[in-house]
Amino acid sequence: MTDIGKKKATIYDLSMLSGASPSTVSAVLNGSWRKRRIKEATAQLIQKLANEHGYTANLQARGLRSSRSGLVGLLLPVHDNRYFSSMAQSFEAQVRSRGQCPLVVSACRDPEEERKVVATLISYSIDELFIAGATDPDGVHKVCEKAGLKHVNIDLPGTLAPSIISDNHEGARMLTQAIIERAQEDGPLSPDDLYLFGGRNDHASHERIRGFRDVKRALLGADPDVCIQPTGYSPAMTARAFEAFYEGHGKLPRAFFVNSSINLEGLMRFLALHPHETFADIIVGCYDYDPFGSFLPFPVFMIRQDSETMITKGFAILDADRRPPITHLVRPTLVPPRTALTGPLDALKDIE
Amino acid sequence: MTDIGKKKATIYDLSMLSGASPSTVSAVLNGSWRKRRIKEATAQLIQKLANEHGYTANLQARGLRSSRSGLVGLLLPVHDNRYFSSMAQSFEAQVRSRGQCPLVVSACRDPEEERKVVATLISYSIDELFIAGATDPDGVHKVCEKAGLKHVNIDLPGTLAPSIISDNHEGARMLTQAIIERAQEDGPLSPDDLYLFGGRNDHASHERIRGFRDVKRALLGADPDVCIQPTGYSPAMTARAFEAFYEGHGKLPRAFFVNSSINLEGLMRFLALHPHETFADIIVGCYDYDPFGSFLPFPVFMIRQDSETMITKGFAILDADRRPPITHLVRPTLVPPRTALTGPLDALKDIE
DNA sequence: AGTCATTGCACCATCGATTGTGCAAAAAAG
DNA sequence: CTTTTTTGCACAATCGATGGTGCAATGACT
Repeated sequence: MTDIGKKKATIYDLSMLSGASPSTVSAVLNGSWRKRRIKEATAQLIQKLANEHGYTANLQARGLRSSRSGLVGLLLPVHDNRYFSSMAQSFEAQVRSRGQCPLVVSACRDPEEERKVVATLISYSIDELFIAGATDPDGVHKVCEKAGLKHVNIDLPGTLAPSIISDNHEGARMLTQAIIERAQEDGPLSPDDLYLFGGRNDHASHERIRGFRDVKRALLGADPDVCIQPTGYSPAMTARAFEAFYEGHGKLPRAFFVNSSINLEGLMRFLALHPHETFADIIVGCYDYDPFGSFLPFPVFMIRQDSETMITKGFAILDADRRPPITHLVRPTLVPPRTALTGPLDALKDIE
Repeated sequence: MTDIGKKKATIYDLSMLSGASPSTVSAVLNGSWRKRRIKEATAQLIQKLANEHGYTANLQARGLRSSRSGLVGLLLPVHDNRYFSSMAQSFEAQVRSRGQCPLVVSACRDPEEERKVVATLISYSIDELFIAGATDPDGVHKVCEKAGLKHVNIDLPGTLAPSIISDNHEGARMLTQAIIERAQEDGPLSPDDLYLFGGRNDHASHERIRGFRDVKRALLGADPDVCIQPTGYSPAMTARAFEAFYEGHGKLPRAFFVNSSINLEGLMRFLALHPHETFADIIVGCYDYDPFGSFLPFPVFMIRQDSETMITKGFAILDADRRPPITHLVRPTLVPPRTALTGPLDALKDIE
């Protein structure tokens, strides 16, 4: 309030004003003053001046000197998806509560872009990095390692760094079972009636497909390959797969498992082009939770991945002394159709 | 590749290796070497060495010296919402294409938190700031001004800095008209059949409510106050408002306008507690677009705000010499029910 | 050969904070 | 009234990059 629009106050300014040396000012303001045996009165004077002049430390200078920035990075495939944005939200809260500053960036599942983005983060001397859903976690790992940057993988595992991922196999089993049981309420379900769409050649997809096939075989007795349609992650490709099926069969499968909410958007694109009757009786499972997706005009079972716990575990691992490249599983939960879970949004400040 | 896990190379290391002075190395690596009349051969030698040793500039040091960081901030209320996460996605792309680094943070619509978060960003010497959906834009403005930080408001306007917002009045008119016309297909609509839920005491809500009332009065002849329910922004409060209406009337209004997709989540919470018949025939308008929200089991008209254009305009304003505190309107678009728009997700690298 | 312009680069202060070290003054001990 | 200990702080180097300034070497020109 005291200075109007001036340059920001530095420890040198406060040094002049207080008559103390810059190093004393620094010690007072960064809390190390007791250790440095600064008189209480001196400290208070300096703190008062700092408040009056709205002093805030220049974190670039601090970071340069101490080679720590207080920045913690989170690398996402995209922001624009409830799973990842909810992860960003949890991440932010936890980073803040540790007194650090979150830096959330996305790299569009492009391995080259992933490495470039991480290199940029490294240039800012970030202290730690969470790598979520990277296409090439090990490639990113190498970049981090060269820079001596602590990091963990979230959601998609790597082989070189510790990974914390959803228990995809178990989650897929729960989801598949739920779909089957629900579909059987409408009459017997043949193996040809149950498909899986989406996913690709990554660990998560493999495990989910494995879980799906296990349960399907156990409950329906067979598991033809044709029912597995790994369309990649894009909504466009997924929509094309639904379209192709529809053209071949004149309808959608009675029940199907969608690999992620991004793939589920592909289903929306299909739906937009077809009348309501086309999908009047389908049963859908989606490996991801989205509050609106849960209320679509057909039953949608969803899997809510526990990104909050993943982040928490991630920090625990980063804080540990040794960080062996082990994969930790976090159990997701099955969300029945028409369920509105509370989430980070409820942290919104509002007249409650 | 050459150094394994060592400390990062600096211009001093390259200076030793090349025999040139640190300032020459610096000039070569930051591109100012022609201006400094460095011999082409010298430059190439240094660049070769830099590549071999995987040199990347320490951006904290550069930022400290040049008092610019290359960071551009975006302050959001929350990540976990398609409107804001899509804004984050556009923002990121545009910041990257300008060769800067995006820094997206959220502040939970808490004015105190907003200022604190911005103060942190300022400590990192960010170059520019986009303030999106701030509860107290002018409070944030003051913090920015003291630090000499260029900034614009997005989505919610302030009086002290330039603002770029959705044309809320026009958007609300379009949306209201669409709801009414659709509802009238099912028979005559009385003014008591059309409600508005959500929003609060902010500029956007005012304008939307004004647009709603204008059109309602024009088309339905009346516009009773009781039909306006500004429940705040939280899903919980919005759900409570639906619940209250339902208790009083045994049903939901035939048609209603929901102020935002966050409020629409409140509707989901209500729906989860009630049988399907409760809302078999409702017509909903939501001032925000969400791809799954568009396919709910009743007609949902949505307004897609053009955050891409808002960000573009924001940069144009920041780049301008003068920045008068003017409010710029960006026209949103009406999205009919059952529409799957393409979006940032389509930038995902995938087998297309 | 002498003057002048140009080329090519090195030197050094600087950005703001951190931190190891040293030293005077005050307090305690003898 | 010394000697020792403790208190309280100042000094200066450092982190890595930037950019103004100065100066030697080379070439051009008279």
